Amino acid sequence: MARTGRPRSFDDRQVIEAAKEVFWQRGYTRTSMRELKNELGVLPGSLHGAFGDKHTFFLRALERYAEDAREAATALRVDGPALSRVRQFLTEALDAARSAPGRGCMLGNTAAEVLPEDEEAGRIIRRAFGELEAALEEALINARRAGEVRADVDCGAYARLLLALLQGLHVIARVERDPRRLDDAIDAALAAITASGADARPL
Amino acid sequence: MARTGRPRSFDDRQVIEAAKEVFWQRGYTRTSMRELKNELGVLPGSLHGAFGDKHTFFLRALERYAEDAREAATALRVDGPALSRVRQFLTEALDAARSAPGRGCMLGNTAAEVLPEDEEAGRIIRRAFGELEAALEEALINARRAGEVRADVDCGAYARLLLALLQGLHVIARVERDPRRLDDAIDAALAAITASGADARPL
DNA sequence: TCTCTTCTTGGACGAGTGGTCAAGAAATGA
DNA sequence: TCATTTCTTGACCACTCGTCCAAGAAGAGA
Repeated sequence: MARTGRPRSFDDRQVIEAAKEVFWQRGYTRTSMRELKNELGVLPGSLHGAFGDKHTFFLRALERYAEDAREAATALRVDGPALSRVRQFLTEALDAARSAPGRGCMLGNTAAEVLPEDEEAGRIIRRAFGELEAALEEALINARRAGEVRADVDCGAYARLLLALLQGLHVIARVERDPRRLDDAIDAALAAITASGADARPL
Repeated sequence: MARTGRPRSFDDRQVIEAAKEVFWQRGYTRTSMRELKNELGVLPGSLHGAFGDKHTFFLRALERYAEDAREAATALRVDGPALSRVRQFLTEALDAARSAPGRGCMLGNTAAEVLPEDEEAGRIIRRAFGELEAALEEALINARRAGEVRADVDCGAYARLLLALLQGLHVIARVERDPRRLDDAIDAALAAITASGADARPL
């Protein structure tokens, strides 16, 4: 069957990308379809025709965000001093949230807003968190093997700690006026497991 | 002027307490006045007469939650081995959230939901976070003085880390199926600063 | 050019929202 | 007992929400 009929007047990927930004900033419940219409320049009828209802549309945007996070985590896997990769990953993740007021992490925001009712969103978030945790653990293990991290550190538990720390910093960033205090917390987390003798970051 | 007229048919404190539970569980936006009416047994007219509009009512409930958190933090100030007090505080705070599905910390939930738009809520949250951080820092300093914590630990930065960790654990708890993994993260955070030779908790 | 198919447009719908208000009920003080 | 004051009751208002749909527009194929 040949595809025929009037073509889409917009690019699906661009629309999802724009919707991601709006949902990221305002959350699921507080974002109305009318708001999306204005921001995206697509009328509600077309939006429903192309992406289904609000919830499925939101899941697409959330999935897109999760892919971004997954991609950012690949930076943990490159060669080089593993501990500074971890620091850089955490700092950059925080900066992404600080680039606009009140965004935080869309995964954490969504978890706080709609879980545990929304099981589909839960699956996306659980998977993304799991991958981030695994990437962090792998980096920590490499760092320990290289002597950057003390030998007695439980890398699995500490990776979970770092993921939770990142999520918590996103929350605290909403009320914290001095951004440097957040970086200090990251430094403290890494300093606490740095092997004595390894190149510690100057305070 | 003597107070006269028909008396309240409900106790203000009890209503605020019940409203705190509902807002804690469901958040600000997703909780409707009708839901509160059903849950609290107070009709909308009376609710407005007694507490004003939804937003001021919510702030009362949030303030109430902040007082609870403040009270819980006083447990950090009692005498005894400071580090185990910290561990107990973090664990109990997490348990309070795990006692019901999808509650988390009302301060963090609210921060993620309505900040930075809602400045009044922001003030309440900022103050509560500040007090928790200060109480944690004080406990860490005591622990360091007692030799439980390594001398090179920056207690201020690490207190911030622990507060962020707690907030992050609340977020992650919404998707984590094995609760013990969260306790492991707390253990890892404290093990990382425990002075060698001090009584470390068995793994 | 004409038909077929798909997308766009924008108004409309029912449900649910926060908030209001007039009437009735219950207490006080004289 | 009665006037006064305050609280309760539940219907009601204007508004916003997500969603739907009939009519028109725009491309592809014959």
